[in-house]
Amino acid sequence: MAITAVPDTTRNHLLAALPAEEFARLAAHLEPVDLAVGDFLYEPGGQLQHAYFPASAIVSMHYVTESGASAEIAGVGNEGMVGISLFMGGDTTSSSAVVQTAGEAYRLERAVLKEEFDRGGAMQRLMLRYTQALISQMSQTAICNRHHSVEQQLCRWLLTTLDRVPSGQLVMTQELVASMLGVRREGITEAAGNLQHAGYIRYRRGHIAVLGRTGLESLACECYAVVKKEYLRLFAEIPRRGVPAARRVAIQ
Amino acid sequence: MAITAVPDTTRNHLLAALPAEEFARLAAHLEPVDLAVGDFLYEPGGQLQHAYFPASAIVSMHYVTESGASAEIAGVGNEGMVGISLFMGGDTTSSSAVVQTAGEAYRLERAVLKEEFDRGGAMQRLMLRYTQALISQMSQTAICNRHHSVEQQLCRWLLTTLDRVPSGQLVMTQELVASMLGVRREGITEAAGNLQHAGYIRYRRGHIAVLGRTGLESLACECYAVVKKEYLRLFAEIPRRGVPAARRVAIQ
DNA sequence: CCCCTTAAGTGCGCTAGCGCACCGACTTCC
DNA sequence: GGAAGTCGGTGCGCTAGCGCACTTAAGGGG
Repeated sequence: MAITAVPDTTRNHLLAALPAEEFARLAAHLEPVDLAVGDFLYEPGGQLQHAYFPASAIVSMHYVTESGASAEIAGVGNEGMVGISLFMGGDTTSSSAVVQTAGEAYRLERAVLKEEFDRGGAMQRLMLRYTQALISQMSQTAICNRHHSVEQQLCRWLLTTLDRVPSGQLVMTQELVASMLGVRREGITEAAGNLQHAGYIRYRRGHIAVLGRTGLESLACECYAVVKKEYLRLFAEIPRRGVPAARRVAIQ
Repeated sequence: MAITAVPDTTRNHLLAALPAEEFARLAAHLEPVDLAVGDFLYEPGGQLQHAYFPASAIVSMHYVTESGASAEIAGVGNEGMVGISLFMGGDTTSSSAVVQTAGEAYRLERAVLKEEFDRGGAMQRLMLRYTQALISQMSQTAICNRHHSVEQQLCRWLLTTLDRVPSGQLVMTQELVASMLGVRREGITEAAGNLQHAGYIRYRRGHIAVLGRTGLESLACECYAVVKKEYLRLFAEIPRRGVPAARRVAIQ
């Protein structure tokens, strides 16, 4: 992790949604950090020291079972934050947070976050709303794991990742995707092969390019749309600071 | 739903954990209700009007997919509450809440709950802590759905239900259990048959009696213990109002 | 430029769980 | 006490996904 040069905190939607007054109190404490793939922001049971607000990075809340099997519980990109247990209580979780896509994030010290949260103002309402969105994402993951095929889940996963990576160029091995979905690497090879055949994606050694978003949408299970709709609903009326009104529409 | 006769709000652990001052403000608004199996406390997208604090009832947060498949996302008994989205924001969820075991509960009107929550005192901290516990339950469900066998999941489910039904006599058809776990009824028949063979349970037409708790624990996946440990951790230092100190130990 | 690491492709046997169809047996209600 | 409805048991073929072993090929570093 290294300090980045030119911070633009509004790249994170939550930070951007803070009213000017709340933001002003936090701004000085927001520390830009570079996150590399594989970095652990926290490990199960460990004491959390910071909350992270991704700008371009993507972080995965990940669980590893006793037998070594793993799966993603939820993903966090520029729409959210890592470390809700800091204000929810308990300070730790039984899952870990791993960086899934390298990039920048802003971090905030535990005490600073807690203090602002406990003021009970707009920041608290925003964090709780985000937590609610996260809950619905996790619920849907539970359902998806139960009922949907690897191919459907891969499409869902590509689409959510795409929402966090505007370029559509994902840096990502099949092995990593498999560990996120909690399936075999070979299963991803097969599903991704199908998608490439259909012309929806193209990939090579650790890179996936999305060519046909709508194609993926047609193959994905309902889970993608359900979660996205819930995020939009929960954040519909919340304005973004520092973004001209005209651009707002294009962003969401 | 009908009004019950003799209310004892301390049967619900959350209500029992409220400090006297907070509880006093809510007591007059707590309305005892009888819940029957199959009652919907809320349906996806519907506006929630009350929060429910189960005493002897068990409620299931349940999701039904477009294709009609279903699964439980989390269960709520006397250790918790139904309706967190009232204070988290958004007021609704994409899942429904169905009564899974008949019994009593106390309900609180939306506005009363919100007002007390927004005071930012002990009640808020308690609700948030509970939400955190619920989140870890949901996470574990996601993992469990991905990696564990029907038999393991059945054991897990029986154990958590048992924690909410002290008698160990569950009123429950295999069909219902199957819909909770999101598997076929026949799958439950087989797994339950094994458990009965092993002498851990005995059942007949809509009734399941647990005979060997430790047996179930040995067959269950880690998920049961992980979630239970997390609940205990989060509520360890929170005392229970109206319960003699001596009894406290036995309860947890 | 070559080598070595690591990503991706393939094949194969196996099994858990699904979908479906049907039976038997218990319960409730007329 | 018979009829109807519900709950549980069983059999059978099917398939998605697993585990494992091995090959092919990309691409980065010495």
